[in-house]
Amino acid sequence: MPELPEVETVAAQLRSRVVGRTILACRLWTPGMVRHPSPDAFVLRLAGRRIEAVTRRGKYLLHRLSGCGGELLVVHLGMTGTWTCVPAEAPEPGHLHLVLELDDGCQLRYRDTRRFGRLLLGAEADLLAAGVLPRLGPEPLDPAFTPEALHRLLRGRRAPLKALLLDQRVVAGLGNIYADEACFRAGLRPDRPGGSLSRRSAARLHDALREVLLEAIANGGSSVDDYRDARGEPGRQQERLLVYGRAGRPCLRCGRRLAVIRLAGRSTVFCRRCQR
DNA sequence: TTAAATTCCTGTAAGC
DNA sequence: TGCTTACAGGAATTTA
Repeated sequence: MPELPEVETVAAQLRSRVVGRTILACRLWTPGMVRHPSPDAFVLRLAGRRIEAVTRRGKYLLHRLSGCGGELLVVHLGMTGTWTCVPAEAPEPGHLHLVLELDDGCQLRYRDTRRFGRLLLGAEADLLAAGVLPRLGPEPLDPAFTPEALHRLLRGRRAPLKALLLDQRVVAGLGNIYADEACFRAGLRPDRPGGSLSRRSAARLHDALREVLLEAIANGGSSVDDYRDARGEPGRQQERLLVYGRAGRPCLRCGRRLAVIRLAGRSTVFCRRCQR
């Protein structure tokens, strides 16, 4: 599923392919995917706009559009969403919800089997005010995200560490894969209270988070479900995951069977020996 | 205020 | 073989 590294990969690829392109037409098959504004307004307002920039915030893809004071087309991929740029003549896959026709003969296509994704259009302030774009926590790769900052975010919290890492208001961009991977690399049990981390442990977690995210970006993200990048290609980081998806198999560090528990409604894999 | 549970959705895999 | 059921999970919503 797309988390920060996967969304970063898509944003970087789209930047070189769609910035400067104008949207000629817009076809929307599934109105329910559009959370703001109304589906009709969404379709009408996209046609004729030029894409000025493509960026990422947390797991959100942001496309800054010409006119109307820098409105954003916002795409969240949910679990199974893909946002690809392909030639218009490429065969159309199933579960296609939105197609934007560009002025160079290519199409931006939103496909999503489980429909957990969402599409938004509007000025950032309006999306925040409407409550359709949440107020996100810090970017874990931002220089301002220091070990001390992470320690402050966790201090006093009694929820399990993993639950806090998954909370986008605490830190933006983490999902089930990289939360588990970071806890393992930091040697920290995901079910211990977030507030129980010492300054030193928080620093280990901070370094593990940055390390695993940067490594995943370098490898084009993880394709464990049906994640594909903007070209339709899978990532390579899934081959390097140490705990996610490996429940019951031996720990790659000590050989003990990896445990699986449920935290914050998600299956959580960790090593009872290596993580304390 | 915080934490936990519930809901949405459909392909896949396990079980009978 | 074919059917039913459980499961996967991001985030909004509801409940405690």
